[in-house]
Amino acid sequence: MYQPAQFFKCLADETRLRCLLLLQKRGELCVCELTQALQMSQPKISRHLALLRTCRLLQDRRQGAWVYYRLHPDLPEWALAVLTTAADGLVGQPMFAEDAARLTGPGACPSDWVNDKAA
Amino acid sequence: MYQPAQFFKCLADETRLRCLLLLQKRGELCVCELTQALQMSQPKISRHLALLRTCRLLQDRRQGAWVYYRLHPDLPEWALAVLTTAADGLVGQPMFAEDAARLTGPGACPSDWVNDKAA
DNA sequence: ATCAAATATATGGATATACGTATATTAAAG
DNA sequence: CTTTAATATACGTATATCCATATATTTGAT
Repeated sequence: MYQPAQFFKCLADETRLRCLLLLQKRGELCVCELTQALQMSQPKISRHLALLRTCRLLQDRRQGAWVYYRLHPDLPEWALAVLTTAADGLVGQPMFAEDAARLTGPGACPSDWVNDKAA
Repeated sequence: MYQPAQFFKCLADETRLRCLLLLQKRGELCVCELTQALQMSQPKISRHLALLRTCRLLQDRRQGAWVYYRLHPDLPEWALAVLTTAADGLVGQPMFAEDAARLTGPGACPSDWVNDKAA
């Protein structure tokens, strides 16, 4: 996404913003982890992630049945800077803190199961 | 404006974004200066400024017939940080550089006239 | 009181967004 | 090849957004 206003339009929806901030902090998450963290329906999450992928804010990677999303490695520098600033500035706000908490909580999907097996 | 997504919605329109970035860099501008810098109709600029005022991103100050806008002094820290990061990161892009250039160019409204008189 | 400049608002219509529900796709397992 | 889990898309609808044009409003000057 090369038009700045278009970039901000991607952040202008609460669902997408929460996904992006989680991904900025956590690096990579699959759809079901985001669904659990935000407590929203799978189609809703998926639709917004698809939008972010189309706009080149996110990159996806399929691994078996799971699809992992991360910030797109080719994000323009200014866009990454804005995302980082936003994530740092908003990390204390209850809504985002709670999203992050639900991620580390029990049963938050495949990446946890791997840890369970390893433990 | 306290909802982060709502804040980004304010930046998600090219007209508003260009106004905000100019104001971040220049501190205070009147409507006719912005109209000239962005080369857009007065009602269009005014409508977007009103929106930004309603959302508490901007504060206005009337001085005679002119109304000056600036970033709202009570902006949350994270919001100001995002605006600053965006302005710094985008200042090199042609669109914003050209807006700034038209501002310092000839005949850009009252604040220039004051300078003319002083010179 | 009238005029002109600066700014604001109203109106109507075109377009875009977001959502819930239902359904399709893909991949691993049996 | 059927089943199940994870993810994606389609569809219809409600709502929001943006714009251009026309018209108000406010202010300072004559």
